[in-house]
This record gives sequence, C-alpha cells and structure tokens, in this order.
Amino acid sequence: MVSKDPDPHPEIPDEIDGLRMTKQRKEIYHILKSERTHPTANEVFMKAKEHLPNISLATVYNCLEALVEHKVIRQVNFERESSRYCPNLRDHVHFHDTDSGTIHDVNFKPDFKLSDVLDLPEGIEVDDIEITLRGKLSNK
Amino acid sequence: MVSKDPDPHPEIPDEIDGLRMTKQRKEIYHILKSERTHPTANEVFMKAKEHLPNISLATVYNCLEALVEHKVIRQVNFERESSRYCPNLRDHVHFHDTDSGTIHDVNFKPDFKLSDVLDLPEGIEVDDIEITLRGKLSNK
DNA sequence: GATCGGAATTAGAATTATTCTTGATATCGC
DNA sequence: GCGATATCAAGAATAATTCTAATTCCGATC
Repeated sequence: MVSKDPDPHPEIPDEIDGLRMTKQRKEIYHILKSERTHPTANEVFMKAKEHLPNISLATVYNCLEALVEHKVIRQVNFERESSRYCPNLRDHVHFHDTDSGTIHDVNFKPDFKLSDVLDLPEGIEVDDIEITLRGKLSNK
Repeated sequence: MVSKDPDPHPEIPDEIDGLRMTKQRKEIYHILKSERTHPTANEVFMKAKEHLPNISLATVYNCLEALVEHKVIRQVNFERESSRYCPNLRDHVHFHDTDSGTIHDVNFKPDFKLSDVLDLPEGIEVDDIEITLRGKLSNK
C-alpha cells in the first residue's frame, strides 16, 4: 500500500485565483515567499531542485509565468538582466543597491498621486507604474 | 585627385564630451535626434544603412554603447524587450501606450522631490531613477 | 607624404535568457 | 477506471546582445 507523501507546503492553498497549485508551483511560490531576495528564474531553479530534484528549468519558467499571469507574484526587470520575481503584490518601488547588488522594496507614501508629480498629458490612463531606483545605502 | 566627401551632419561637433564623433556615431546620433521614436538598435541599424550601406549591426551596438557611456544619449528598457535609445537627457518618464506601441516622454513637475512620494530608508543615496508608465491614451 | 599606433569598424561566431515543441505524466470529472 | 485536459520535462530553437579577430581609419610624428 502506497501512502501519499504529505504536502510539504500545507499553508499554500491548492488553488489561487483559479490557478491550480501543483507541487511545483507550490514549491516555487514557497521559495519566493520565504526568501524575499527577488531571485532570478535560475536561482529559483537551484533552490527548487533541493526538494524536487527532477524539476526542470522549463517548468520553473512555466510556473513563474503562470503565477505572474494570475497575479500571484510579479515579474521585475532591471536593465537587461535576467527577470526577477517578487511575491510582494503591494504597489511598491524597487531600490537596487549597486554596492551589494541587493534589491529592496520601498513603499509609496500613503497619499501618493501620480498627477502631483508628473505633467501627465490629457486623457492618459495609466494601468501600470514601474519605478526603479539605483544607488547606494551609505553606512548607517 | 580625391576630394573628401562633405560632412553630412555638420551640426554635430566632431567631439562630444571626450567622445570622437566618427561618421557612424554622427549618423546614429542624428537618427536618434531626428526621429524621437525611441528606436531599437535594429531599427537604428536599418535607418543607418540608408546613408552608410556598409555599417554593421555590431557597429550600431558599439556606437550606441559609446554614446550611452558618454551620456550623450540614454538607453531605455521596457520589460524584456529590446533596448531602446533616447536622445532626451532631461530627467523624464516614459509612457508606453499599449494601444499604439508608441513611447512618449513625460516630464516631472518642477518641484518634484522623490522623498515627498516615497518612504525612503535612512541613508539612501539615489543615483538614478527610472520610471515607466504603461497605459492608454483615451481618444481626445 | 610615408609610417606608426591606437581607436573604430566589420563580419561572423558565441553567449545567454527565454520560449517553443513534443512527448510523457498527472489530475479531474465522470 | 477512462478519457479529456492540464501540467511537466528535455532538449531544440530563438532573439538580442556581446565577443573575437581581422581590417580599416585617423591623427600624430618622422
């Protein structure tokens, strides 16, 4: 008699926003949630292999794409580097510390309005804003 | 007796910011200046061939890179699409019209301060800001 | 004007991240 | 359990960009 392995990520529901959360998708989502380092697909792949040794890079890409499409995670691009992935769904800005290479989330002030800051043309309808800062964190 | 061809772009100096402006670099800079459509390297290549039929794509990449390094133009990236190039050196934001696929420059309001808008962490030193808007221009 | 040296250009190969294709597996509803 | 459908895996294919090596150009010097 074969007993099914226990779900290694019982905290993740079996379906999110209409997306069936398979073993692989759960693992990948879990990796993003647990380390908030904005990893690349390849970094996720390395981590995922620890628990799912047979997973393929193509599957990692497929899963990430599915999660992005269902707005469970976000895809983040800096320059022309590999895409990175981020489970933080709040509107936020990415600060790229050029010294350490790390990426930090920065939040908007609560009363932020785009039109206060930009000379927006008439009739513009903004669906998506993307802001990246680059710089250093002077030793505190 | 061989007479030298006249410079097709006499308005562009022979050196900008320490960068020798060769025939190819002048042509490429001219293309960017005259059509403000934020073309890709390949689009620049096509245009450049009209006047310099022997120019190679590698040269276009080299020239664009040199111009970017000397801060004569800017490189602009949207998502993971091909890089685009922009001769507008003023601080500005790119609005990507998802209907037409065109890109428009949007200016900051004159009194714009980053710290008014974002919860910046202590000791942050921002060297570069990059903002992209995506959306539509409702028919005026 | 010829020559030398470094910079720029060219053509094509190489690289890299990502996507595509195809066949195998797993899962869901019946 | 069975068929339909979704997902996954492996490797090939793609596209943008970078690299390499050979050639050419250009300015400075003889």
